[in-house]
Amino acid sequence: MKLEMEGHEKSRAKHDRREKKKSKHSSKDRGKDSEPNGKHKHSSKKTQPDSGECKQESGVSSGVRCEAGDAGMDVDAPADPDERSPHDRQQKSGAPELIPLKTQSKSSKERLNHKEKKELNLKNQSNKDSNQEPDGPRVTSPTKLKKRRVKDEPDKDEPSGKKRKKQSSENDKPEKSKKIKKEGDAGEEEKKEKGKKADKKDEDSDKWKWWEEGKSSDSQKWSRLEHRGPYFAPEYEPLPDNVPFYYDGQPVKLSLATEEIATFYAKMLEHEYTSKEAFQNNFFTDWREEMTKEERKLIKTLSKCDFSHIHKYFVEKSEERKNMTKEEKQVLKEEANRLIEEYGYCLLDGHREKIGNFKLEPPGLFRGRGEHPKMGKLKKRIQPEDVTINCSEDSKIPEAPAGHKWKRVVHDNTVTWLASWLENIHGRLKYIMLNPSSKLKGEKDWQKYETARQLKVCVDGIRKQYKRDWTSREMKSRQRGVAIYFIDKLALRAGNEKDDESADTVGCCSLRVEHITLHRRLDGLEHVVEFDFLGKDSIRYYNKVPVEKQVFKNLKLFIKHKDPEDDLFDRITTVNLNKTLNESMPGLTAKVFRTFNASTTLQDQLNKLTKDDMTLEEKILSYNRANRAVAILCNHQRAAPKTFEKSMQLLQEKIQKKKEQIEEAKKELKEAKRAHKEAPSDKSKKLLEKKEKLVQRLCEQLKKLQLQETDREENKVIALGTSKLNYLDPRITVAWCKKHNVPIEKIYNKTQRDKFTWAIHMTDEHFQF
DNA sequence: CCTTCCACTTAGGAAAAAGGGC
DNA sequence: GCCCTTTTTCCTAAGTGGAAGG
Repeated sequence: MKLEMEGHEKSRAKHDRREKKKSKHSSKDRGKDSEPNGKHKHSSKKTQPDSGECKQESGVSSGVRCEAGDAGMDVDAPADPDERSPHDRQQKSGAPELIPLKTQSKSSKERLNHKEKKELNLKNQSNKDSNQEPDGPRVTSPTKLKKRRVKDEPDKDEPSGKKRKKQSSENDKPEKSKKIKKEGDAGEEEKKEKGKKADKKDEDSDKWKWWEEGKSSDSQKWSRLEHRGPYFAPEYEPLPDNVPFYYDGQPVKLSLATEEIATFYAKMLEHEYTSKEAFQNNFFTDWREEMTKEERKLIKTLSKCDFSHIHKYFVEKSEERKNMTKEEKQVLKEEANRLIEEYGYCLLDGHREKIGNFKLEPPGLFRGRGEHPKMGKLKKRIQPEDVTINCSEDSKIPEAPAGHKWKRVVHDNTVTWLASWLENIHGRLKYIMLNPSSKLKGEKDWQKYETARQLKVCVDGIRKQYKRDWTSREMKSRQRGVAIYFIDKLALRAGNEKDDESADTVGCCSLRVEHITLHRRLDGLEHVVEFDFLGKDSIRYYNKVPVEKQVFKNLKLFIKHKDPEDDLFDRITTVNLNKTLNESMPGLTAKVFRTFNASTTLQDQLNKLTKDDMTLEEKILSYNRANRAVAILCNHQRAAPKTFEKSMQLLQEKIQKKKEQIEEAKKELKEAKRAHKEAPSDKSKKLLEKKEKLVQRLCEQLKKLQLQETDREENKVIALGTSKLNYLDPRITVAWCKKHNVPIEKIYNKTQRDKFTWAIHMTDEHFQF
């Protein structure tokens, strides 16, 4: 059949590329394997039978795992290839037309000049977002208009009067939020803050409420940018003479550079990965490269190197640091604060904005995650001569450290970074950028959620489309249809192609045949696909999913005549997958599904789990459970805390004790009741009431503890932070908090509140994702 | 088209700080 | 106040996806 042949040919092609890689497939275990709860060793097919067990160990059982996009999915939707027609594209014409967010090029000729920018801001001044009719941070830039395709209706971009009105009223309305902010937040924390940073005035009036201004241009990120440049890592402090390095039993005095690298290794001695062959080899090779000729001549084998004294020295040093007096610690802290004051902020368009990572990464040994082929390589010290500075021409240009020069100083306002350098491990650029609380990051974040909300509007059509593709005559379309289905249903990542120089991890498009097992029937379910692969950060994804019959059939077809190392989706790449998605909805890419499904899941779960008569603690548990459902969907895992069992046991003991107390109190209560009945008096009545209250209080305490226990148990290997920070539209949370009278501080900590200030300010309880 | 480069978001673990029981 | 646990912050690796280059 044509269909199969096509697929197979291409599969070969991709396979050839892969051949080079093959050799390393033999062992891909996670670093933590040796721990009792470590994730299981993953490799090609052979090891798969035992993976079921490990799944349970890792705590993410398929039973718990959520699937997004399940609602309304009809199994085995009839799909006639001939019925595919252009109208598929148009079916979502009911949805609002979108600005082609991502079609814009940001080449220099398209940059806006200042004048244009000003006009833009004026024009958009009142074009704020609204909860009911949200369109997020929109762009109405002249460049956009030029670029817009014919099918876009110009009118849609204009700020509509309707919207404007609604917004202003909404921004006035949430009195409650203002109150909470004043009483809770401003009351305690900001006072503390003010104490520390004496020169900082009223935080509230000081803060830049950029979300109340019109959205600025996409291509031009700033008009003016000034900063102090990066902060360089402190210079190397040589070891004292009484800390020797031994080679082959003989003390050897190393040159400064060689010694520094030796200390990197010595500091890591306790870590399991220094025992890995790749780590040792990479380290030793790179180390020798930095040695003097004499040293290189002498030091030929790592196993003859004795770093133990150096190691001990650093252990002692850190011990010393721990035992410092309060005063000493205070001095250090003030020093750090001064540093932040000086280097930690920049001036962006007249506003002081926090920088995310103003400290340059110090030199050290690279440790990738998972089985990284480059683990142990030397990460070199960054010199000013490596650093490119980006700031505005009219700003005070940061000075390079004495005796040094910057690599370059540029004035590129189409990018958001303040400084960049080439990192030597992969030869890729790294950047100094702003903190998530900044306008630049916040606006982008807001826009991300708006794109996801647009997907909500047209997701039905897209789902219909990919189901139709399952029966397409073209292999490519079928593969794409199934791939998008996985991305939608399972929240898989796109899966760009990777080079051999990194750990072997995959996403949807890079899945290989060996990563799935098809079960015609499994545990009473039909058409089950068993996934087992390492995803980003070498986190294992293990899941058994029943799928539609047609998907199952297709998968069978895709793996036919392929080797385990061949790509499952050999006819597609993330590039053409995203291209297709973009045609369905401007701005749509694979990752939008993760955001969309995560946020949708949160909202649904919150609606389902929250009851009005719940106590505050119960509500918080509900929130955490909703959050957890998302984390499970997105496979956000963490290593079980080292002290998990112990702390769990402690908690259980506490609960037991509480129960005993309750028994005791109940006995006393009974006694009091009897006493009161026999000889009623004011005194006996009071005692009775007192005992009643005691029992009640204890019961409440018990419940609280039990809630805590549940929460902790369920959270053993689940990381909630990642989804909270990156996938869940903060407005859902803010609205929920307002609706159910939960102080936002109970859900978001300081950092999170800073990042989501925009959402906290603009959202009322009626917000719907 | 494919490859490479670039800019930016997303990620888990380690270190530091805060909280809470004694 | 001290010590241990828990939470927060810091750190930087590892993804995504657009655009340039060949």
